[in-house]
Amino acid sequence: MQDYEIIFRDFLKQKGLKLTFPRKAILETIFAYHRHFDIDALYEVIRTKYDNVSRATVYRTMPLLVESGLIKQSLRCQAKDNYEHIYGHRDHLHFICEKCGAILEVESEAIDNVIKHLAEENHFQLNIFNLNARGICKNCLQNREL
Amino acid sequence: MQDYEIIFRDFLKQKGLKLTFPRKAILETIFAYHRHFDIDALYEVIRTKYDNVSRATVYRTMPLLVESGLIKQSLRCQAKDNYEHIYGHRDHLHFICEKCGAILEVESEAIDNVIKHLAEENHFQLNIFNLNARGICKNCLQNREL
DNA sequence: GCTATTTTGAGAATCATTCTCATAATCAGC
DNA sequence: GCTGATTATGAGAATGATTCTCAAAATAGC
Repeated sequence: MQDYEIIFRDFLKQKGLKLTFPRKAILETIFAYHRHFDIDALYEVIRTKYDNVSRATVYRTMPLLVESGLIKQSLRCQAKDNYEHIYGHRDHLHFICEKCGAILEVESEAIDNVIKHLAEENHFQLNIFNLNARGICKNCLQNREL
Repeated sequence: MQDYEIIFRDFLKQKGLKLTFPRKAILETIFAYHRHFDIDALYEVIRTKYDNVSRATVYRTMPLLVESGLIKQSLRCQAKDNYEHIYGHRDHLHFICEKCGAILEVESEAIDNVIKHLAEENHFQLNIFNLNARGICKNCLQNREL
């Protein structure tokens, strides 16, 4: 059993809930994928591998996964909530191109530290943060010059 | 005429659009208010002051205001997009309490600088950023101890 | 195996947001 | 201040992501 499965199972047990087949299928599918995703895309992938996992169950499982600390809600894109792993991934920020929609992921210890520091200053117990920056990406800047 | 009105008028003119009465009403209402807001709340306030400004027009005007640089989309709260001023306000980040929903706004030059630096490093032309941190606020931490 | 509880799938319901379209306001040029 | 071309508007319908409902199925503890 994978680490994340153990984490999720323990989290569920502690809440009196069960690691059922659909929940396992959702978890596996999410951790087999390594970028942010929206629920509809996730649902489509799940359908190709497992029968009879309903969209409703996928929607229902997401908050549990978030609460367990395995994933987090990240950016919102095309009117859809996107999620991404936390477990096994460092915190990172997103540079989102307003021209082409490209999303660049950047890790930065400096940001981590500044935010932690600010949280402490404000007596805030930091759990997770999201940093999304918008602008124009390198490619679009270059193409514009043509 | 207020600065923001001039900015908006010029922006619209440059796009061949007009600063109409409903657009002016929306702009005034937004700048009379000094925190982030969602469109429904905005619409309700507008209704108390002006007749005949439709919800559709409010929705239609928001992207224009964003594009003009006067406001930006900030956090998403209770399934609603929230907006906030940019004009006349420093960039700031949000500490959102997962217990009570309180939102603490914090300004930080350090964050600004780190992000600018990272953008440069990645040849990304930074336009605007949103930083939302989640956790437990000071009050809820204290109350928990009781 | 039995029972109480938790889950589930399917589709209906909700609700923020966007679209449609016929009518109204606007501006430039006269 | 009128005219025509263009842009805006309000009202309500349409869309689409997300949530809810409910009867049936899986589960864990006994």
